Amino acid sequence: MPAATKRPAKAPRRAADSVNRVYAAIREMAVSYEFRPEQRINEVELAAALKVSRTPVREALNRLVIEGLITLVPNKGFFCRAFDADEILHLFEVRTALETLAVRLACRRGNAGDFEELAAFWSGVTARQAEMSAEELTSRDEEFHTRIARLSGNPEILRMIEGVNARIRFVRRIEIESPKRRETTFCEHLGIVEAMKAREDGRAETLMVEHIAISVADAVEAMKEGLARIYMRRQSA
Amino acid sequence: MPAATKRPAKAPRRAADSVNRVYAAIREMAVSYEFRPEQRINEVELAAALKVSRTPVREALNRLVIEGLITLVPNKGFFCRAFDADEILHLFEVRTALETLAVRLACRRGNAGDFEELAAFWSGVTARQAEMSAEELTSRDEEFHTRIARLSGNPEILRMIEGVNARIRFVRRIEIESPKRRETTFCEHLGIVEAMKAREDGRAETLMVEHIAISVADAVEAMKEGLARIYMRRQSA
DNA sequence: CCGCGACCAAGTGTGTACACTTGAGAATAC
DNA sequence: GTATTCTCAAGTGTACACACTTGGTCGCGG
Repeated sequence: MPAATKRPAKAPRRAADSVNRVYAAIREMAVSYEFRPEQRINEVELAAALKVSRTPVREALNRLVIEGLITLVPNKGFFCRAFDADEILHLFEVRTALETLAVRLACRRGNAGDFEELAAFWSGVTARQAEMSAEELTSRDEEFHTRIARLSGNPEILRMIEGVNARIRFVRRIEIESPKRRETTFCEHLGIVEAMKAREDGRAETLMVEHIAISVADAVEAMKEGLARIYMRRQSA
Repeated sequence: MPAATKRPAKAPRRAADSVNRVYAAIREMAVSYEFRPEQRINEVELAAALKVSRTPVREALNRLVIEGLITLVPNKGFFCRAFDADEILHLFEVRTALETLAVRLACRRGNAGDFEELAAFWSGVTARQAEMSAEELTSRDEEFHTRIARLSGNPEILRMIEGVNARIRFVRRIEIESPKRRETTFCEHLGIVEAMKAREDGRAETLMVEHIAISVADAVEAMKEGLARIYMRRQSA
């Protein structure tokens, strides 16, 4: 029976699982700095925009506070995280450690098929690179790394890497616009996969460290550009 | 003027910052498995026990979901995390990576005074060890590690280590009851501090890895004991 | 004895009401 | 002109109301 047993016509007044939808929506906004840094987030407006009441909005915002994407000042409200260069550099440090661990474990625990699949995935991305937006490429790049994290067999690593990625995505998204950076990314990923296939975990680690280090080097420039974009883009409604 | 301008006698009906209090309280319960694994958490009861309404309770629980201390099943409610041996082992893996990074950075960035202070702190703990409960010793042990994390100069590392520690505290608390384990902990911490003082970051890292590896070795036994305690302790009201 | 459906209690998910806080601007005193 | 206080609107923090979901129990029919 396809539901509709008691109230055939009447749409359910209680939306199913609003919090998760709202959480995902606000998270996306916070990740991409659709709120300006330090800007107060108006719960009423946000709730109206998402067509729910303040309750699920506040629950979602509370989650984001723990993730570090939003801050909460008692009696003042929720605020967009600051745009903090140090914080981003600190996150890159953490990311290096986590990705290093991930690739090492993946080397040891993955099977040959997993590595083939990873290689195939990245070849596919490389092949279609011309037609990909920076947006999409960022997403694929991130996926490459999360796939490795998944091969590590340790869900906690995956979870943490995803958390870090969300917070630095804005910067990486800008980085990857540079054609030079794009090129090196393709190469470096390929190298990492090769090392994994050969089960040379030490080499894979080293390559990963270098891969991220190069990224950090560009990050400062990307941050400048990022600030400009946040503050210079037209404020939509 | 000491407040009380408008409503002199009337106590404020709106408690200040309930969410944080409630969050801290529930977090403590979750960390120490005062809820049995997989047990449904009754919001109404919990709210009554904490003398607040369901609203701040739910906001706090939503935070804990993100921290991995609580799970949420839509339309069923919040549940205590499962007691999952794999998860704990995975957290130890992550912990190793984070603590290794922390100690390396601390070695490089801390100044001599910081290391002296750390050493003094740990000597103090060692001196008072006879009079310390396992509870308190766990807390000091954790503090030793978070102090190093703080010396790393990277607040994100600190944050993550604290998150991991909260989730494995229950097991480490049991581990540390063993007199043998206590002894080795004192020694190993001392060794780490010495390496830090000498600015030998490589050695400090190695010692840290070993320190945690030894801990993991005991963790499985501690988990068995932990399960027994959770399920055999008298359920208070 | 066993399925099957209606009913019911417990409890979650969300909307809403309202007290309180905060910050800004006006009015007043100096 | 400047500092201080008053007032008020905007908006948060929490309690509460109520519809809906879920899981169990009872009764009925096979």
